[in-house]
Amino acid sequence: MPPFALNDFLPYRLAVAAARVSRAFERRYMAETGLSVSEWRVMAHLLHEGEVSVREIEARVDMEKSKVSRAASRLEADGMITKVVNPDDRRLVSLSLTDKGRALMDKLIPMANTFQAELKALLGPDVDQFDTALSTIMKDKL
Amino acid sequence: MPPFALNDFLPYRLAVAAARVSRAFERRYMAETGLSVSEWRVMAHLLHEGEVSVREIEARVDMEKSKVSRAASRLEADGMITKVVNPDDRRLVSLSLTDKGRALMDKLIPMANTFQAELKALLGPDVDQFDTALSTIMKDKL
DNA sequence: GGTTATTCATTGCACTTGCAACAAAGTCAA
DNA sequence: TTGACTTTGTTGCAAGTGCAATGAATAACC
Repeated sequence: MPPFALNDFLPYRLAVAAARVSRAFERRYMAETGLSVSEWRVMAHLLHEGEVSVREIEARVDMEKSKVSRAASRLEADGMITKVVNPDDRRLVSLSLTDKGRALMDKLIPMANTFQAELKALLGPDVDQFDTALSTIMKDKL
Repeated sequence: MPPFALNDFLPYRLAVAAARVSRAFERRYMAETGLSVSEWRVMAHLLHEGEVSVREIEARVDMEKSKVSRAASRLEADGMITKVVNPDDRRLVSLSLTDKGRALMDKLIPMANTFQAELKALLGPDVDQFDTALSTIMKDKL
């Protein structure tokens, strides 16, 4: 048994790398908009999908439903989204961006694209297999 | 401007993948030992480095000092480590594994190695460039 | 149709976290 | 030595989190 080195432990390395990237993105862009990562995910999904329920987001954005629910409440309080009970199934809540929310995303999306471009540039030619590996992990049950 | 898809956003993908792996490891192995990820990191570093201060761990294990401090307190309460004031510089606290802590790690390390081996197998040939990419991110300031 | 199950979103609770503030200990220079 | 500054670890506080429990709405079954 070799002496265990945390620094070479793949799950640790992955966690640290993810935290760094996430934090860098948060610091550079979202902080000035007042959004947290959870809120950013909800907003980004709404921008892409239009009107969507909490459970829809839970399933597609890798967040607990309580987390989605609370992020949505904060966003609603800030006027970024609206929450409306779905008349066809009154258990569901339809979330959608307000004009203010859309305006915020209009600013944020270019920043996100810039950030991603920088990250890809940093990784260089490894980026493709890196991305493939992420897909593999995301698809797998583990 | 292309329509922004969160699912293709590299920071998001990285965060989701990391959370999946981390959670899988936690569920499968650490839960039964009662360790959290923070505590696992402290223990693993102590196993590798021997007697070490809080600030040492903070610098080497990517954790805030308050997080390290609290993890250490929990571990001490559980009898896994000891905390002793360093007589040469009484601001420093020397952390080290107890016999009980070492015994726990003797069980946990093989599990960690198994888990890592499974993860590497899952990734297949992409694993090398994946790991390289993680190194690049960890080294970069971002 | 009426009862039982299931689904959806929210909330209470205990816990963790990050940050700033803090006290104690050490360093340094005059 | 004294006094200002720095370093180290802990803690108070506000905020976020996961999980279980809840209430409301719908579906499923006899």
